[in-house]
Amino acid sequence: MLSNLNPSQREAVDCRKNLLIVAGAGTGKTKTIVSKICHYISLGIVMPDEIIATTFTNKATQEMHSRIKSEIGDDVDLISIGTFHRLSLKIVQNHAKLLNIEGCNLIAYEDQAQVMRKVLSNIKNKDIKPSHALETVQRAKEKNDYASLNHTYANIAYAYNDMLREMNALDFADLISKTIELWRNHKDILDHYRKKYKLICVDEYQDINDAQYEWISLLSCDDNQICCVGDPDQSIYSFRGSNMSHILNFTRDFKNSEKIVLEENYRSTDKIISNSNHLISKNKNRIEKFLVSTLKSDELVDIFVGMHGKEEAFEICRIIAKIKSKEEVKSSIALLFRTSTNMHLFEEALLNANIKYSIVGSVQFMDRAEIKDAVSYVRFLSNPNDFFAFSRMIQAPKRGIGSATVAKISENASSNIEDKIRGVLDSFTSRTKNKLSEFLAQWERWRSILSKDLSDSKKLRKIMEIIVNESGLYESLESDRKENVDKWLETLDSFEDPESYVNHILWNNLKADDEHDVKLMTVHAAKGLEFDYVFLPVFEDGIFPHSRSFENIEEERRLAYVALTRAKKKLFITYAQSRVFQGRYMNAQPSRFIREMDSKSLQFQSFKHKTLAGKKVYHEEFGYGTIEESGMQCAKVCFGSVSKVVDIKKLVECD
DNA sequence: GCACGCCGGATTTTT
DNA sequence: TCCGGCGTGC
Repeated sequence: MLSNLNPSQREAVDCRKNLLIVAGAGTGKTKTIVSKICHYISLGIVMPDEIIATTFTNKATQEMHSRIKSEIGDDVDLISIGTFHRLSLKIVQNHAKLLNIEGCNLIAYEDQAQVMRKVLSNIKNKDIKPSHALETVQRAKEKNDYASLNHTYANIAYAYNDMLREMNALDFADLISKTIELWRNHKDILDHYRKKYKLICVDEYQDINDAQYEWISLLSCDDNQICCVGDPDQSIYSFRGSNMSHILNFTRDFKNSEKIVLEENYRSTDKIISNSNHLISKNKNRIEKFLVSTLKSDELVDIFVGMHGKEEAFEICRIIAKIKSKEEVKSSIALLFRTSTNMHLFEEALLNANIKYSIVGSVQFMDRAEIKDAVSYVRFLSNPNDFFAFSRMIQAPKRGIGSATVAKISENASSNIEDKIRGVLDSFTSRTKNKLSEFLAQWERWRSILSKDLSDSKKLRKIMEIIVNESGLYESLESDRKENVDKWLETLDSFEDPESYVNHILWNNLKADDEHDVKLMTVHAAKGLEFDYVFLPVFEDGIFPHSRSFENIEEERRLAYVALTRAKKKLFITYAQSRVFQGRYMNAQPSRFIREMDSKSLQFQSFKHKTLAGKKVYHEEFGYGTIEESGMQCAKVCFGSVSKVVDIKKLVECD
């Protein structure tokens, strides 16, 4: 196992102190941590159940789990691997009584916003947006620090927490803070966990927040070992509470500790790495390191300039088609964006060019209104106390029961919603009363079908097909929305009951895409991934770096660094001189980051193919002009005293 | 209760 | 330009 490690990786595996592994992009970070865990187990230094390992996402959990499994087999299941939240959930559940928590109902993200909306309307505050309030409160909860809030927000935070408590619900941040509360107030329980876990591993240490730091600090003691892995140059989540000062201060924070830096990159060519090094070296707040690529290549990093965004998209498609037409059908190709709103244009172009693509990340499918509606039925089947699910479901499709009726129902004290309805039934007008009774009867019938087919492995799908039709939801939708619901029904096949499905969507993102598809995603979503060919479109100042982050330029630079280091074979950076932005034409400037790259590894290209420069043309709107530059789609034309970039199809040639 | 139209805003988002 | 929230009027 150790034979295919390089010297620094091996040193990290052999180190018996508290350890920080600073692992640059593509330096075998996961390999090292997995080797360390397996090595410890094989030497008998720790038993599998004496290890706790935290990851950043559920996907990363699966990845670590499967890599350890391939080394040590089923013993992997004895190791506590998971995200902070999932591990905390287990701990909180184990000590629910002590924490005064009845059941541990996790609240879904969109319901948090709903709660916040209610809080704000209760205190009659119309100036603060719910999303903003939620963000602020969330940050404070993640820091475990309400003192940083001003008076108004502190009140909002307390009211929000009160309402969650009333609902018997926990949000994600609560999972962490409840665990901390437990450990702080009950030394015996903390000691139990400190003794239990001899080795604590933390992945993505550069992106932990203050609460998570406290969680780790409490668990770490003289009798156990902590091993954190991360890369301060890839800290890109400060907007949601990540605090990279923890990784910078590691050796100060943890006694008897060491730092090992991995700098040998096995992913990208030397040109890509030298470019990335150049860029990131402009940051001041970092741990100095210099990646060295093990792959020599003559291929430079290409920078393409388009006249217009449309041309940029069109030309990227041409390059992709060219790559695919060579023997490289199996190559992985990705377009990485600073903002997801920029993807549209490129989606369209890929569609036109007949290139298969998929959008990765943001749960767009699950975010669609009709899917949320359908899911709300499953949620209500799974939890008869889930008021949010109920209130969404009862109003989709429209049944003549609206928000006023729902609000009245919510006031009934009973926690079971069917009881709630029955309790207030008589206070409604006969019209509403009839509609509600009708619904109750229908719901009881659906529930009984569900409990009848105990042995059917596809019963969730079956019952949802019945519900979607009988409720009238399906009928109420337009045809493309119907198709979405059809697709969604297919995804239910692998679930037996509503509970397992609800559990699944809470912890996993549904993603099914072809691995040969061209991938479109944000740079954030691409963290941890790698592709043979990477395109960075819309590499323009104001977009990347984003104008709203100019004051946090180092994080933008890290984000660009993450983007650059995703590429294995070849990197294309593209931008356009003008594009439609928020509904209007804008002139664009290339990203300042291009100037910060290694000019020796860069190659400036142009999309111009056949030049029409000098030709006299006529344009419907702007009149007569002379072409200055031309591309495949657009041309820069001088009309009198002004130059404009226009669609080539709109030009008529004249003599 | 609900449809419709106006207005404002438009970075990144997992757990 | 496009989407979602909110207010109005039936």
